[in-house]
Amino acid sequence: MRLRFCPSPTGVPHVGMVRTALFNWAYARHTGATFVFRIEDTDPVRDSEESYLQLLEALRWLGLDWDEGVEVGGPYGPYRQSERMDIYANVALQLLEAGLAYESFSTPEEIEARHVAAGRPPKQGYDGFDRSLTQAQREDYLAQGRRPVLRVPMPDQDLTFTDLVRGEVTFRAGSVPDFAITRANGQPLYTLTNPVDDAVMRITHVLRGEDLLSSTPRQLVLHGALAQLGLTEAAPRFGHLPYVMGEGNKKLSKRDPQSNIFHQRDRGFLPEGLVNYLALLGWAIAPDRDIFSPAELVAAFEIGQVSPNPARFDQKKAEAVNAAHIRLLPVDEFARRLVPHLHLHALVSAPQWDSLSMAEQSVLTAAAPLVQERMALLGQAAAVLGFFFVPDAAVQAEPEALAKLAPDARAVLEAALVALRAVGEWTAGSLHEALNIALVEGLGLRPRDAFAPLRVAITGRRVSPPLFESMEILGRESCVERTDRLRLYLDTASSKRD
RNA sequence: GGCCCCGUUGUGUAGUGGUCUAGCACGCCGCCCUCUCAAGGCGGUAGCGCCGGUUCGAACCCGGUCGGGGCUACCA
Repeated sequence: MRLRFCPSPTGVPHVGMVRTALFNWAYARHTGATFVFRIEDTDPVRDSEESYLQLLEALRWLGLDWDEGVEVGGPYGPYRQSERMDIYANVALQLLEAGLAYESFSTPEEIEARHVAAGRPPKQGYDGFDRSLTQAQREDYLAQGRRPVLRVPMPDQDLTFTDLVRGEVTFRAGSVPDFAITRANGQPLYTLTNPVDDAVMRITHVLRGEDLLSSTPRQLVLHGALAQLGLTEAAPRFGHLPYVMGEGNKKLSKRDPQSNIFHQRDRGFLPEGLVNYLALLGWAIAPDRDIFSPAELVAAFEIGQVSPNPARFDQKKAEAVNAAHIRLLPVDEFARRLVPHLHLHALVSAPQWDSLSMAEQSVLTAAAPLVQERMALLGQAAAVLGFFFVPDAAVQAEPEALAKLAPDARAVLEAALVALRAVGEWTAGSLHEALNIALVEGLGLRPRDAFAPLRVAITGRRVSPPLFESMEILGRESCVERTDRLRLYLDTASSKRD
């Protein structure tokens, strides 16, 4: 078996495209098939090198490796269609000479005019007019300076094939017009290059988006023609994957930031988290389980199990799946993955764990377990852990946190300061105990009220990692300083009010 | 218009004639746990588009209907 993923390098990689790559990859790895990565860059107007590079980056980030194709080579290269133009030109010529394709001179206007003249609706597609041109007519057109496109004639019979995900699909005879395989300037079109490469690269199974379902009868016909030329033995089997939908009932738009794979990565998706979620769009590993690793996906993936109906991309569910994967990470690995996101906000000195200072490494090592089960996205690192890495003087209490402080907060901080200076062993346990005695018992406060001002002082927020553990990591000096600063701030704020 | 695809709670799915008074997950709501928030535990909310047929029996089979989507390029 040989599978392939063959995107066009246009725009930024999006989730629909990645889902297609993923299912091809999973199917190939599950069956032991060869997975080919080919680039269909036959449209110079839309294709870009930048987009090509992004495609590579996206697949590599997700861990979707390929056996043959761009970058890695293989026996059927080159794997960029822009480098295979002579192949297509040659096949086009063979098709023409064998009578399996014909020259078509009709302009869209002429086709439409003929439909109207015959009393048909104008937008019917090509009418087959040039199929039966005489030699004289052809020479006449050529003499006028017209250059033909090549078309492949569709047989006048129903076309049936068994779709890997949808079962038997039949297209009615006459419903698909003869289709162009080259431009008038001789350049090949997707309709030619895609089947030719699938044939010549010996692709046996094609998994692609549902939007290509209706082009399948044309490709079947072309594969038949290629077989007559001896270029292939049989058409591949096709499976059409359901759409990934966005809001409403529309395909997830490429312009929607949600669909941008790098946007999701930068928000803090783990590749395995995103892979897991995307696999859930149209497939299920088991009735009662939906968190799994890429390896488990590969072990279980069956194309026949894929659902034919469109799935909506649900950001909340995606993040919940990602959160589950974050929790599954060994804690030191979790800490490492946090680094780039912290660095992005200038909270640590380097984007890589290994380049961090000893102090940074030890704080992160201690803090990571505190937040691992509180994060759904790595991108939350700055907000959740920022206070560990910021100088005491730079801790800014959020306005909202300040506003919700009880009137006696100043007194609470005062009492806390005394306790913090006096506490013997600077550990979470002793801190909890000492502050409990000082604030809960001493001031008669409920625990939640007692610790809120302190939390704001230390972290700047009302919501934070566990307080006492965080204080242990920060150390006495920092905690005293931060507590004192908030106390002072409240002093001046209240004296201003007076 | 023509052709094609799709139709189970808000979302994704399980379900292939009886074990379905429809399972799981996310979401949402509540409770427990608790220094906050999570995580975890417990409970709740909500669904087979509709109409016929086949059958002792239908979410599952058939027909129709309605709804949604795609294609209909000298784009891919």
